[in-house]
Amino acid sequence: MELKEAKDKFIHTWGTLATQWGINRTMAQIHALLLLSSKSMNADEIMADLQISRGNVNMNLRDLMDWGLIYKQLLPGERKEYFIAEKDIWKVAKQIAKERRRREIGPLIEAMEDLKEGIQPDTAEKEEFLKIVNDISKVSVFADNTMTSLLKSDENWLINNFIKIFNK
Amino acid sequence: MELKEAKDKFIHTWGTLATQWGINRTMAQIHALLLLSSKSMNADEIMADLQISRGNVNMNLRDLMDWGLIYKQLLPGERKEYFIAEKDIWKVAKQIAKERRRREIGPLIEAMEDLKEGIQPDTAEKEEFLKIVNDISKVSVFADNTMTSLLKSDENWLINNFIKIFNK
DNA sequence: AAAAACTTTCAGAATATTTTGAAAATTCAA
DNA sequence: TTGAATTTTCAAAATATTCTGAAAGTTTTT
Repeated sequence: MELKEAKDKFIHTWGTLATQWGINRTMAQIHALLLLSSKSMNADEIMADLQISRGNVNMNLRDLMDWGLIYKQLLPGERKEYFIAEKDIWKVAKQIAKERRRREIGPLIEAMEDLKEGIQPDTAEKEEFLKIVNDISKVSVFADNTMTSLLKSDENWLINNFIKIFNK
Repeated sequence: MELKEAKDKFIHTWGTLATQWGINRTMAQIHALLLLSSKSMNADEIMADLQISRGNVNMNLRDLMDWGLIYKQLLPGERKEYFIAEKDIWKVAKQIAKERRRREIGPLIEAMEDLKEGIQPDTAEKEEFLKIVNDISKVSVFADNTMTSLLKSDENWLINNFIKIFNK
């Protein structure tokens, strides 16, 4: 079956790419599976579909909720918990970008601030060191602000498309 | 010694953060060491400084050169190869962003194109699938273009700072 | 051409991350 | 309550990644 094949390829590809960008394979595969599923799924269905253990499913569903990529759905008359993915890909991308900003840029800014505080620029050597720390600090604050701007409102999509066009 | 301590903390922190964003610890530590070093260093010096093997040093120096973060320097009268880091942090950030765009977004765009080609929208199910693939395609092309715009010229730094200010 | 100085490679070892699955905890219906 | 259904936890096992170090490869000097 052609569609089934394409869906499997999608799930597999999503999982492989995810490892490239620091997200674990199974989490990405569960996400892909839910993205493609028109109805919400429970843990047993996901286990059967991806052939993975209950513990693994549970843990990664939790992480996906932390990332804001899936939602828990309680179906009336059902004991089991069901999960459904955010289908608006623009929202998905925003969530991922937001989370990565938090994880990747935040700690960097903090670490540089800590280093700045510990050192006084009383020798040339120390000044040199502080120059680098300060530069990294500036660039990471800039990156953080840029991300925030891009994410703050969907209007920025438009603004940036303009910038893109003007730079062509 | 206070500065030595701060430098060690910098190297250690850089290494830890790097794992968070998909780069290996040793590569980041070598990069940090070279960033802080006013003169270029050879493999033996790096081995001694970070207490790691020759093979490890060699491999990661190679990767750092691939990333465009360090340069090889041949000193007159010296047999050994010396390495020096790019000190302009804005350039460093651009290089990292460029490389990550290439590694993270490129393959995603390709994968979605492949999936699109394999499926005809002749059933509702297939249309639904193609909708998702197309949306991901669009968002990733957008992300790619945005990155490219940001990197293309340093003027974009200014433009984005304006955007940032206007959004405050 | 041989030897010395240095760099690269890569199989196996060490380390780190992910996964399993069964036990413990929780929730809910009766 | 009790107990069946379901979810969560976590130590041990499986897997994946990184690192080592010695052997092989290169380049330069003599």
